[in-house]
Amino acid sequence: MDVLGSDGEARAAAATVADAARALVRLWSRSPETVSPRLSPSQLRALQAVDKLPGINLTRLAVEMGAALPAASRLCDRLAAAGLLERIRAPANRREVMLAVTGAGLRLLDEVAERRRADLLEVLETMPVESRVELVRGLRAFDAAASAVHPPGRT
Amino acid sequence: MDVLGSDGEARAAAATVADAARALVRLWSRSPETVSPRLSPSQLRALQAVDKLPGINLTRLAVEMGAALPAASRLCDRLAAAGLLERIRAPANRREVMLAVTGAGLRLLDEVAERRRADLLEVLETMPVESRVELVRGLRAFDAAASAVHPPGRT
DNA sequence: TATTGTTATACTCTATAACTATA
DNA sequence: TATAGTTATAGAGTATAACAATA
Repeated sequence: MDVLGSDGEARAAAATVADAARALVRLWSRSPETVSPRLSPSQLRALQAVDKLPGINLTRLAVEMGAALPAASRLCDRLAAAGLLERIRAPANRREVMLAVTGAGLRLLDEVAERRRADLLEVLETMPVESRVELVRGLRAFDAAASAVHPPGRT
Repeated sequence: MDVLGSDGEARAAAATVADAARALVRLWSRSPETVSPRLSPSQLRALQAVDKLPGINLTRLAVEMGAALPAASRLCDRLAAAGLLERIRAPANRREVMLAVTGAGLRLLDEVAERRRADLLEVLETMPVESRVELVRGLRAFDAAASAVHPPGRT
């Protein structure tokens, strides 16, 4: 029983979302590919993590990214070589490295965000207003619910 | 003028979606990480492409994936070694290879889909019904609009 | 000669293990 | 000795170029 009760409705929604979210996920993932210099998904995630947590050290960055420390170190090597990130020796503790996004890095992050908005707009502006409003409200509610189910900082 | 007209509304929606879609994209991307054997995103995309287009050859698969031919060949090496994919010499043209998902490959794809639905359900069932309905309708409309803007088969 | 794949080489991302420097 | 990073090594994903096989 309850195949079509309130639980059934949620299950049906999960199946539909699993199918219909494809286009949104694909568009989202491809937006960064068009900005220059082109960063790998990992490089972009690292840059965004440092932007979100300025002064973060390498160990913490690795945890944030769910990656091993050497991987984070190499990523930062390349981001620094590209002039997007700075490694600063922490004055208080000379073992540590403080990471910071450079001006060029910030500009690149802005470009990615702008590209993403533009790619979304291209699709959204062809939708009926009501659908657009439903999408916005639905995504906001999903975002809030996801934050409650998977508290951030856990990763 | 038109800063808050119909164009402005669409722009605001794009900015909101760019922000609020994050949780959905993250959940979507992480679902495959929990199935066994764990496939890389590329391996999974290749397997899904072959599943969608049975009998596809390597050149076509590479085009579908937006990848170079040798990359597709190596991916298939590993998927075949894992028993998820079969390379079949095409009888009509002995240069070509016909690709097919094995039973184990199909089971793995089913597991990924099921995992995704379960991960979505975990969040969706904590949402108010109205929000869930809005999300479903909004995503369906976005999917339809995206198909019109970026016709499939184009990549 | 044109098409279909594979192999060779090189670079990035990732992991584990070994190492250096600092505390 | 414990902690923060780096370097060493190895496997996978990607690209271009060189090669082999078939048409």
